[in-house]
Amino acid sequence: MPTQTNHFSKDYSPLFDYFDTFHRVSGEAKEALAAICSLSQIPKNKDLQSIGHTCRTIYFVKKGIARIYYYKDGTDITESFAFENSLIARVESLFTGKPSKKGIQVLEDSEFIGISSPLLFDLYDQFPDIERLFRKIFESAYVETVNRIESLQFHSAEERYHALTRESPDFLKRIPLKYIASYLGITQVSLSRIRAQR
Amino acid sequence: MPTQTNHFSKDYSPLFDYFDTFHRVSGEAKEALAAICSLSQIPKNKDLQSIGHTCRTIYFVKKGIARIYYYKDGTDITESFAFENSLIARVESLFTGKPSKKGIQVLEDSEFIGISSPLLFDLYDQFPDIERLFRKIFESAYVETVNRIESLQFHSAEERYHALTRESPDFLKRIPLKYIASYLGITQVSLSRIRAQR
DNA sequence: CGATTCCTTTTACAAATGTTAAATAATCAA
DNA sequence: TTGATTATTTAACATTTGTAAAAGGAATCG
Repeated sequence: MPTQTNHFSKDYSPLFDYFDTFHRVSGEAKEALAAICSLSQIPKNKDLQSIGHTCRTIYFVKKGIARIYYYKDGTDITESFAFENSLIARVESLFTGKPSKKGIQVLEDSEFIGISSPLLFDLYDQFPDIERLFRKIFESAYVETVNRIESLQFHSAEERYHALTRESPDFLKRIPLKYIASYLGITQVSLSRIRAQR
Repeated sequence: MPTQTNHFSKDYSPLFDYFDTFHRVSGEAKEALAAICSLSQIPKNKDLQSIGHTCRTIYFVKKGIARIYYYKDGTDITESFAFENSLIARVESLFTGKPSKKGIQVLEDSEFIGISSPLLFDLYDQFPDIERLFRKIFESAYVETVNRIESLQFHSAEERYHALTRESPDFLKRIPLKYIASYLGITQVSLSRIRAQR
């Protein structure tokens, strides 16, 4: 079994491949980034980050699925999901420094690459290219969020469900329906009805 | 009537005050920013940017109100509003370079400071502080958008209406209800019912 | 001022979604 | 495997929201 002797360990390569799709940074910058990353394995159903704590780590999903969730009047609501090769973070806490009302839970046995956000923000001063990389990453996430508003604001639950089956069939294969229902903004019962099409 | 003899004209000061709340940049950077700004006055009900065109200008509202809107099955939907001292742009076009399905319409006689986005993005290379300034601005807008999802995803129309009257009474004073209804994700009739509380 | 247009409310009815509870189905652990 | 737990569906009924049409108000313009 190979030991991790340097920051260019193969373990981080999916993350750096992901970075490259947004903005290429120097080898020196990559080394600096790798130095603030760490691996973690989380078993199914456990929390990766718990409700009430401030977000200080941005996670890259190497394997598995995670969801951001919170409670509204005692009901569990899923805000979003993250599959392999994407980032997940509670941005409303990450960017404000306030404790988050949301948690991150893992839906399958999963592996993450965690990026320390305070250390990342420090790197911005040293490496403008790293700042640019994450600017682009979050701009892209912002655009996705704006598009999601459109979906929630004026598509019916049925339209949202069918869009999901069409665009992200993986969701239905790997995520329990109870989580998908609240993600779509409806109850489990309502989702069952839509699935039974009538 | 004073002529505009330099880029530090008082006309742009609300914008630069706004910038300062996010990140302070050098005098040189401010000069560079001012050079890519321009003023425009738009009369009530006119479009500031029309549907189908790619977003190449970020607008700061100096005076008045604007809304981003689009048509869904022939129905006019308001995605968002911008009041004085805030920025407005169709980010899904701004950051992707694709034509926008949305337009920006002005709801009162209004004055804007337009910032050319291609020129702005060029300035990022020259002035990392300008890149940082806009990174922070859009991070903050991103957070607002995430919070809005929460509202649309699991608050009832009545809760959303009351949150609006509580947090943004200006909306009700200055914006026709027909626009507020679609912003809340409901019909005008439904909004009337909620207002009549029963 | 009057006429027109646009905005908002109201009414009646239809459709969608929520709530509660119970019945199945699937999963998990001993 | 069995039994227990969890997930999903179904049913019945309540509530919310949508649709279409009409009426009342407010604003605008000649």
